[in-house]
Amino acid sequence: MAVCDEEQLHEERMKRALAEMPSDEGVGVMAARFKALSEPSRLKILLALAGGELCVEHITEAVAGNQSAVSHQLRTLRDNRIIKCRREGKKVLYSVADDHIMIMLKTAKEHLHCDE
Amino acid sequence: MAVCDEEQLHEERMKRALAEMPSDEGVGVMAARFKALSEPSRLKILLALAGGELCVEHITEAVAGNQSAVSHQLRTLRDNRIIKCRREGKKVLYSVADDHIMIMLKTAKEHLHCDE
DNA sequence: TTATCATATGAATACAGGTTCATATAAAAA
DNA sequence: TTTTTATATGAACCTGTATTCATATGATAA
Repeated sequence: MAVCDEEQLHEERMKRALAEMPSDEGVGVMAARFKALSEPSRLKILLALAGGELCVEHITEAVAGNQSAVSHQLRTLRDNRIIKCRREGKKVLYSVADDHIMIMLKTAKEHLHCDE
Repeated sequence: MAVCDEEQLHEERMKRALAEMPSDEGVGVMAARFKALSEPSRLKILLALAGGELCVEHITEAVAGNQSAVSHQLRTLRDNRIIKCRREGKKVLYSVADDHIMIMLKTAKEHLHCDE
């Protein structure tokens, strides 16, 4: 009967879900990255960097934060490989690490816009 | 001179970043959604649901959690419009809310794979 | 109605993590 | 070398939030 088939379908889905689930470590890494994007302060930094490479001073201005806080936030983003940096003289220039991040930002923005 | 041009370029980027920055509220909503994905427990649920609709019982099995915890986690995901649900008799069936979420999950998984 | 199954919620505890302040490093200028 | 500019780091405080336990609600079956 139909109900039984559905029940069976769900059972199988559940088992497949279990089978295709990344390792605990993998899930942990993914979650850590999402967490890096989950704080308005850090997300703002990233949105600022979406336009191109910026030095810490300009980032600090763009997000209207203070130097120390921004530096800590940059570290978190760096540690999670969401941004990268290079030194040029006294300045350190930050930029978005790769296209995956850009896609996620773009997708999140789109999602935002279909809310209302 | 070159250095000056570069400096100017960065200034302009910074100003553009400032101009294109979503409202504080918008950034807040985006961040809240990322936060919903930022806990291994919740992310596992979502990865389980990526394969299709599941009831709470099956989700609980798939993530090896306990009923109450899973229910709280589902609420957080629901509140952030990351999943949706419908009732069918005694059971409540959950599924991923929309394609944006699927894209983000897929992108995050890919990002994971190019790590090593 | 009462009993049972499936899910949701509230309150309390416990821990993670963001911000601040003070200070350290690194590079260039004096 | 000493000073100044640009960025990074450590520790402490404090807020936010995930989990647990007990219980409530909602739906069906008896």
